[in-house]
Amino acid sequence: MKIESQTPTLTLAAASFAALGSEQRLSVLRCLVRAGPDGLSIGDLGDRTGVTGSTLTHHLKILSTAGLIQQQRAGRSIICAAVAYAEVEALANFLLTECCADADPNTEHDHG
Amino acid sequence: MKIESQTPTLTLAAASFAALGSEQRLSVLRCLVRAGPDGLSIGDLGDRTGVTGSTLTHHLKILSTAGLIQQQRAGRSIICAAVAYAEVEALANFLLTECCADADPNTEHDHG
DNA sequence: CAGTTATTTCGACAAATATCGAAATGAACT
DNA sequence: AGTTCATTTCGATATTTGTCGAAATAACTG
Repeated sequence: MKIESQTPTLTLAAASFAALGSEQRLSVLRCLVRAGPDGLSIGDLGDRTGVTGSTLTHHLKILSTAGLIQQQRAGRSIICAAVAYAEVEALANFLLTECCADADPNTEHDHG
Repeated sequence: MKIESQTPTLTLAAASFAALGSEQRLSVLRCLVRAGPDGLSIGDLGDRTGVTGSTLTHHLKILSTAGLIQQQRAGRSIICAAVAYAEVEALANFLLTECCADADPNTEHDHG
């Protein structure tokens, strides 16, 4: 049984952090960050990381959902590019700022 | 079967991000960040988050291992305090800097 | 339309993680 | 030493995640 989430923000942040919390995904992301704005195709990514296609799809979806990468079709390939810079700064800010807001953790009555 | 990790840094970073990648842990961390340097006992944390003792111990261990919190005994309680500020900045830097280093992803011969 | 290449979906399964309650441990107080 | 309070360990179980290969889909090429 899943417990209801307290705040949407917290849920999103957790998902983003979780997306980064895998060595394979981090490795993929590194390739993309290094590749710069031109990005890499999924096939290339597979070659560099040694990860199978289907597994790669899986990880890429997670990174994409977290807003850490973007994908777009180019011919029969799909090109992935990192957008992690802004994202990670936002996540850091989340912890540093949002967490420090002077709200009372007890009074968490879903003020959405 | 576990694949050998490429770089120790990547492994550590992934573990740290993974530690943040849980709504419950993020919630706990938020309490601690808000509580400031004085921190909170594990019991208090349980009251505020509604998480059972044993589960809390589990999460706290993960946060602690990741260097996001510190624990120390005070009487019969254990006081936890966040040290996330520096940690998160370091993690952000990791992605922004380390990942952008001009190394060739294929030539992963453990440089440092 | 048939063929080729790139990616995704679909099961299936292994491994890791989350969760709980009960019992065990550790620390303080009497 | 015995009692009480705070935390941890243990064992059990449910859920999630990671992984793969094979088949399905999508996009170009002729």
